[in-house]
Amino acid sequence: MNKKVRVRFAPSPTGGLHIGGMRTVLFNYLFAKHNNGYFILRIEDTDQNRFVPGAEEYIFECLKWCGLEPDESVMHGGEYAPYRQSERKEMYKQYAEQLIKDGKAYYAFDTPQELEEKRKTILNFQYNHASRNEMKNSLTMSDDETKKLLEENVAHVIRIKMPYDETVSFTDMIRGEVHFNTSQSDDKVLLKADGMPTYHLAVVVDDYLMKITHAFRGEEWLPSSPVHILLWQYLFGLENMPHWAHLPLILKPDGKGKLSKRDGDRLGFPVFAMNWTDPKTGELMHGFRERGFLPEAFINFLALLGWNDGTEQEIFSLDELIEKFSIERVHKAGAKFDYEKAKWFNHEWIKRLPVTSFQLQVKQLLQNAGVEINDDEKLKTVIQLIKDRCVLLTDFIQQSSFFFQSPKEIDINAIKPKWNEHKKQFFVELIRTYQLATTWQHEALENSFKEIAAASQIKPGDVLLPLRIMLVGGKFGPHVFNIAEVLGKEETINHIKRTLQLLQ
RNA sequence: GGCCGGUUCGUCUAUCGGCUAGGACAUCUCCCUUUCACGGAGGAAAGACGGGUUCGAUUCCCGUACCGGCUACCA
Repeated sequence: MNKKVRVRFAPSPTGGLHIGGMRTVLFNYLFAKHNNGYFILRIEDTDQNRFVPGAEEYIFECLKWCGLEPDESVMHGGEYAPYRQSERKEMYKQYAEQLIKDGKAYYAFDTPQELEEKRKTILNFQYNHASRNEMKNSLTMSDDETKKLLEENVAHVIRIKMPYDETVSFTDMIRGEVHFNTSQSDDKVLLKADGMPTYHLAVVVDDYLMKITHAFRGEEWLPSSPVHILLWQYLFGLENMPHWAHLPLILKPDGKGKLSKRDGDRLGFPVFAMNWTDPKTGELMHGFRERGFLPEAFINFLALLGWNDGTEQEIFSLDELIEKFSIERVHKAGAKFDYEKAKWFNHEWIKRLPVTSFQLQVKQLLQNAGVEINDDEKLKTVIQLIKDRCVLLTDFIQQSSFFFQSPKEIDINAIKPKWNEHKKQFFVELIRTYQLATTWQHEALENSFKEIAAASQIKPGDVLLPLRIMLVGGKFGPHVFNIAEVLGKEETINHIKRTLQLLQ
């Protein structure tokens, strides 16, 4: 029983990866690494109508950004290749035919149009134990008839023959014992007319061939699990079946239902890991990365959405998550996604991560915003100074631009109403003093500021805000004298002079 | 409709029968701060409902209600 743990994440490349999918990746990854096992990424591209160019590359980039690299995949290789189901097409057929031989499946020749007709005329029509005797399939036709149609290459599918009134049970690692009556499920298509397997056949065959030991997927798969269990029983034996765990869904923050791609735009937060542009519609879906999230924070809040380690700890690094994760502690109930809490995680990570770990991203952000950075040491000092007040990486733009270029706009109206000659004289005196300064360091700057204020009988508070506006352009930023220190003597004095002129 | 799953503060959650029901986000008050944050102190805020079982149920069982998922030659 010392089988190496092998788990897989099996997305279909039909679009961007949203947080539900990313959390499934995360839980797979954490479980694999916690157990010293392997994490496999398999591309489930069995629906050729839904193929979206670029989606596959996008998936890999998301995983890379989060640091959740697969051990085996289309990109990483591995001994169970190919890892793309479209390239495994021929493998599935033999298993479908095996099932027919064993009487567990049958050929069905009903056309999509005929089925559609049925569904239109009969409410809740199901292709199942009750109706299959009236349909066009190898169960209702003679062997010769079937053989003839097959030889004539008449379009057909292979369907599983669900047993009548039997109970299928299995133990879900999260939910415990689950039971289903086989009559409830319809006769699912296993092999489509184009020769491609459906999900149902493909998962079972590939999980077997790839020696998957634990299969995690979203709760929406629970109702079709009896089909998969049966397939395991018929094809490979229940004793070889992976342990299942159906993960709770991530729900919309407002109202009802599982979180969908559209909810982001509607509610003003990202639902994708990274920006995703639909190649057909050209529509852009926003991602957490571009919104200014750190991968550490992204992973952290994803992990806590439905899982906790039983203590009150909330901030976990990837390594800690790997160490502490257990699938049994995953919740049964779905969780509403809370963007405010997600931002809090990001803030926490910005505060505790060393500046160097995200300095490059901030630099890029600033440069994209048109702020030229040519002094990395200064940037480091600035980030250190302002990181406590930045929730998202993008907040660094507003909070730090003025350190590198003169503010484009000075909120002069915040000074004007209370401006007078007396205050002006104060600043003239301040300039004179600062010009004579031999050292340039915030305590000294603050001291002389206060001394001048006292000498000119002015309350420091009355001139502190004007000074701030002069240096940063608005009512924000860290302590004024810290700013002045970083800005340097020349810049600080220039800023004061310039604003004094504006106030004339 | 049928089947399956779920149900603790507004939100994420702790509790493996003893609860004055704990924490976090958000919110409110105060302190710190002559900007905004950070930080600190405190407040308000929950066991869907009804039956059992038990000395004792948030915890176990049953029913009801509500929420969600599935019900395609999509995954």
